[in-house]
Amino acid sequence: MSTHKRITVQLVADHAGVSIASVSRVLNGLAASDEVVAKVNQAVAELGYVPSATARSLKAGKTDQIAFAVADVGNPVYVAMMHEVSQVIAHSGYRLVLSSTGNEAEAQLDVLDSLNRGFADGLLLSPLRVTPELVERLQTSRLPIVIIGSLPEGVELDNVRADSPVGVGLAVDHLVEQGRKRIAFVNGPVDTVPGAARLSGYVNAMTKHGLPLQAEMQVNAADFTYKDGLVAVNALLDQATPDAIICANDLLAVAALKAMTLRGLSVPNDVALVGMDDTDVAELAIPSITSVNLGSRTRAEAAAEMLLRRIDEPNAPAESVVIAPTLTIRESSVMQRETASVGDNK
Amino acid sequence: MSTHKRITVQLVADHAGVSIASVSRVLNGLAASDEVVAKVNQAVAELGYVPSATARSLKAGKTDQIAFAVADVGNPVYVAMMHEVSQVIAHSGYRLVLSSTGNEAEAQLDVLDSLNRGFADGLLLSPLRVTPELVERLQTSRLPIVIIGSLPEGVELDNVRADSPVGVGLAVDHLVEQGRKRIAFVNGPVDTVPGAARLSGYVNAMTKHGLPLQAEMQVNAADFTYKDGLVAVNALLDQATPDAIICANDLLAVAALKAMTLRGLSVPNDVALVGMDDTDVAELAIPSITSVNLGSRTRAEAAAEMLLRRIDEPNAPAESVVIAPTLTIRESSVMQRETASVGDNK
DNA sequence: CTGTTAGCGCTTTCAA
DNA sequence: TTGAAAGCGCTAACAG
Repeated sequence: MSTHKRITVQLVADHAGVSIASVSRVLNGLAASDEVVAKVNQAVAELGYVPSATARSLKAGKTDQIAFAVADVGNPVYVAMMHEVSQVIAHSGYRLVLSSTGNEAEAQLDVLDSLNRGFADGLLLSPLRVTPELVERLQTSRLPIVIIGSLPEGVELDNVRADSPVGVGLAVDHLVEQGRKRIAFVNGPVDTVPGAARLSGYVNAMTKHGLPLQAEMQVNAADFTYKDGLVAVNALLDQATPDAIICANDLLAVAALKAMTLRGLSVPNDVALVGMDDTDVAELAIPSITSVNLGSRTRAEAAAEMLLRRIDEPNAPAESVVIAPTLTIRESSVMQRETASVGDNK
Repeated sequence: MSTHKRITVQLVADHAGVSIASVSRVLNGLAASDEVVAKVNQAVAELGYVPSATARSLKAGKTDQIAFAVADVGNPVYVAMMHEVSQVIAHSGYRLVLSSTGNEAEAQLDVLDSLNRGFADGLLLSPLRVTPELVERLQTSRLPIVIIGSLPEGVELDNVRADSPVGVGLAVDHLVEQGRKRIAFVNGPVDTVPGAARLSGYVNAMTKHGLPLQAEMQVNAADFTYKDGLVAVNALLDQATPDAIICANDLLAVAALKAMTLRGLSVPNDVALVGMDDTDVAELAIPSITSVNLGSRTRAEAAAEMLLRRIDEPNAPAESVVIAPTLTIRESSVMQRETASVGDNK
């Protein structure tokens, strides 16, 4: 009917009339006489034997699992990364385990602890907030780890990161080129790694173009989410009249689009809009949103491969890879030629 | 520097000058003299000891992991479910392991195999295609399993499902009420469980209202994704002129919105649009999309709790819960009163 | 209160 | 080729 007793090699051996060693050999495709192979296979089938992964792991000292810890499974950029990672991982014979850490620094530590207990053979971590404690724990961890994202100067840990300041610069350059001058910036929390980096990119780029940095042209959403984005953008529009808005990620950009549309502001005619991460949502928004491509997919893939390498070679020196950003120009930032409407692409 | 030798209870015991049993007791908060507790704790700290989860699992016969297998991590409905599940699971002391099965039937079996080897103590599965083989394997599985979604008649497995035919009916009723008559249906693959159910709902509802069922008013996307949705919707619009479109999920609805906008069709004025699943993307689209709420969040939560119960009581009879759908009405299906544009909500 | 010991289920020498 | 036996690191009787 339902749950039976657990079936072990011992049971199979008894049933087949051979030793457990023979069962193990057959199971692992090692040398054995045809007769034994047949007997064991039959016993396995009859009993419905399934080897225990736990026992095997204990013996082997490895779990064949790789963990991917992200702050927010709801963020499309992580979803995209997940896809890439799972490709790479699957082809390597590991299973991928996803852990959602939330944006609490503490939760990240818990995940790390948990993994250090041996649930996985390696960890891909994309931390939102890098506290000194986290760095400390990361460095003393016995587990191979690759960080997706930036790390403080001098920290020796494998990592692959995007150059988001340059990315923001790309966005500013493009907007300036489009004749925009009053470029506002909607950021996420500035005490996060990406928040801080993107802010500095904005400041640098504005300065480079000789544009003024005004406090009322900058707002920070409480989190990198659509909901918090709405609040932030509305605050911005209440206090300023930008002719362009750069958002620190695509979710915030979609929120900006929504907020502006509700206010009767036209994008891109009244306000040009640029997001970051270049995820699906930028493509499917109406109008589609120009977005800074920070190479998330490339980064995820590179990180997964790096981790695999690290697992094979635990003592190699730490690597660090930087992926160059590009800009994907879409409708939201380029003034339309005509008031036309009907697209007629055969 | 880097990877050291694994530290075990034995090492800690030696270092502390006590027996391994005492170490184990201290670690698990069992009775021990203050002196021993102190010595052990110090040794643990000094050596940086971390207990091995694998060994503990082998001994305990459980892993404290629960697996959630979904077809496509990129689908917002699964993301929403994930959130709910992870809440419930986290509070119960289990870790959540996400497995992406892809839409291949075979991959689902692999996941099942893998899990049966003991990687998890329970499984939440939301299968897209329910093959006889899958049902067979599900039933003979030694692992507690709860299915999110419908199952063939007579299959005795815990499951919590939505009544999507009724859900589609809600959408049709609403559109008819709005004066729409030429209601088209954009489905996903009909050989999937949701695809089949939603189609039958459409057929029933149209018949009930005495509306004709026309072949050119029905298309099936190759998959429940945005990209495949674009293709399907364009095919539909090339061959028919509906005044309303129901899409089998929100991703398809967003694609429909995009395709129509590109053709200069106004939503909802020219064509009313209704999606299904009531996910975030329905809310953030412009215009926001009316969507059938199939209670995904509720289902996920109920399923997680059911699984927890099942793990505690493996031999209780199979349960089956049905969540009633509701309709979340938004802009995409209700004709605007005025041609107005500027929203002026204080 | 503490230590000794027997496994959990598996792989893998080591002999036969 | 095959079998006996020794653990992987941990917990839980069972004595002391």
